[in-house]
Amino acid sequence: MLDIRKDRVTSPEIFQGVAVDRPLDGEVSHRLFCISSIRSVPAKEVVYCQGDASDYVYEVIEGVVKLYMLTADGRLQIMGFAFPGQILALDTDSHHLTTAEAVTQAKLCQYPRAKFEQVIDEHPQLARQLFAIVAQDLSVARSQMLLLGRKSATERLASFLLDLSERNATRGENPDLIALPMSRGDIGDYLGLTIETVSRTMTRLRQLGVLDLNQHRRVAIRDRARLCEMAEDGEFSC
Amino acid sequence: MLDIRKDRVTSPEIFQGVAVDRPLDGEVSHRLFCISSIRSVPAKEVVYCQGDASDYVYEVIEGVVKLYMLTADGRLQIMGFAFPGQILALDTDSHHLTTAEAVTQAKLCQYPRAKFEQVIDEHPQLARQLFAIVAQDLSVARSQMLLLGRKSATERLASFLLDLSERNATRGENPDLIALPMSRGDIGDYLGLTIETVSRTMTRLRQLGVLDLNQHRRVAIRDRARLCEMAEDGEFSC
DNA sequence: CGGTGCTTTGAGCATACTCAACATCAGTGG
DNA sequence: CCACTGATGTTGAGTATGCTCAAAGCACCG
Repeated sequence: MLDIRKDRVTSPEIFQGVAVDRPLDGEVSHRLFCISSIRSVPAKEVVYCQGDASDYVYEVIEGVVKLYMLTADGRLQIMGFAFPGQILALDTDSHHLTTAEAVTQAKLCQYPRAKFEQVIDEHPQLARQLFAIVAQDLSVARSQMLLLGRKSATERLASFLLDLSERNATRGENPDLIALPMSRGDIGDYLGLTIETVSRTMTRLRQLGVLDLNQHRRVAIRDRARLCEMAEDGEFSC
Repeated sequence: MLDIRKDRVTSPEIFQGVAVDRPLDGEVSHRLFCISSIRSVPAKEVVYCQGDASDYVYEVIEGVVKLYMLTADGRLQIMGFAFPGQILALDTDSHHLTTAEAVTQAKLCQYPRAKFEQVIDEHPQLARQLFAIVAQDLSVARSQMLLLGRKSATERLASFLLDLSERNATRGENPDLIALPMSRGDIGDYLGLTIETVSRTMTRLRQLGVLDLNQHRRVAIRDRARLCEMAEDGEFSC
């Protein structure tokens, strides 16, 4: 456990996730390190649950975590997939609104909420960064609302794949060969579709020559221009 | 214009909107007042547009404003309706992600972004409040994602009406008599439905004795228990 | 190998959409 | 005050997209 945390000291990535444009200064980083601990979670285990007291803030170090909400009768909607660098449970509410569940084996860094808030109070710069992170999350959520409310199955899947492709590009990986850590069921629960519709739509995109689906849980983009057209999320101007 | 702004000084509501639990201290409030100006907007006029430079932060003083995004081919999804007290355009991004358009005649208070950010820098307390506001907006957006991805037309409409009812209750108004400042079309664009489906579903709820629809743009709840069942947003616990 | 879980494919169906007509309301000017 | 007009809302018929239920194909893992 301690060894793992020592590893982290050498990694400058902590709290510099996707949404943060400026790195934290050493002092804040050190304070956060001091209150942190590591939690390893096997695939399919719940990190925290909708309705639980919100005792910790988390950061994903390794693996993929899905955030979802359930209706009373058990229907499920995934709000997003959190990749390494992303912060979870930043809602200021005392109880979690979503459930967080590991999609793959995952490693998280957890910060006790009370101490975390102390650090915020002592370092206003941190409050601004958190503000920026949550504002970014809000933008993503709203784009997803457009997708869920107004896009066809094909458009949803195309948008999703281009999202993952862009994430690959950002991380210096091949943007045309996408790893899918999540199941077809997860993709459906994220896109507001059933597993069958996801599967059928993937097949159709393969038949159209837009995708290659030869490898397990991997998708290759063969015709990016076509996929972009299908996603229909071109910018609009008044 | 100045008269209007003087009115505001007597109103303690500025920057104490729904999402903020603690009021600002007088110093911050005064600084914000000094950089603010009032903007009156007739119904159906755009306040700012998706893609525009994000030059101001706004607060709704009077009326109702809708926030929406458009696809390239013109389909529209409303992200939310902003009532008095709500803050708009808090995204840190340099360009607006959504369009804001007045649903009714509206009055807004606008803060130039550059000066607004100066005030944030000088008053860390404000950064925390903004963080809380955006975190609350994120919770609302995620609940709406569940609605858009997984609920039936009836469930969507029931949830929407109960939302408005609760807003009424919070403001000390009759929770069983709901004013609808927005058109059926707006409701459809918010719930990811067509105008016809909204109208039909309303009619069905009237036929079932759940609603009264006698008055123009007003809905009376006759059977709240039934409406709550239909909304299906009972809390879940693991 | 034989299981278990994941994925694909098929057939039939339901919900919500499209297109179209009509009703109602608010505002305007005679 | 009433008739006109354009916008908003309701209702109907037919359709399409995506869902449900069911079965078969694969891949991973003991």
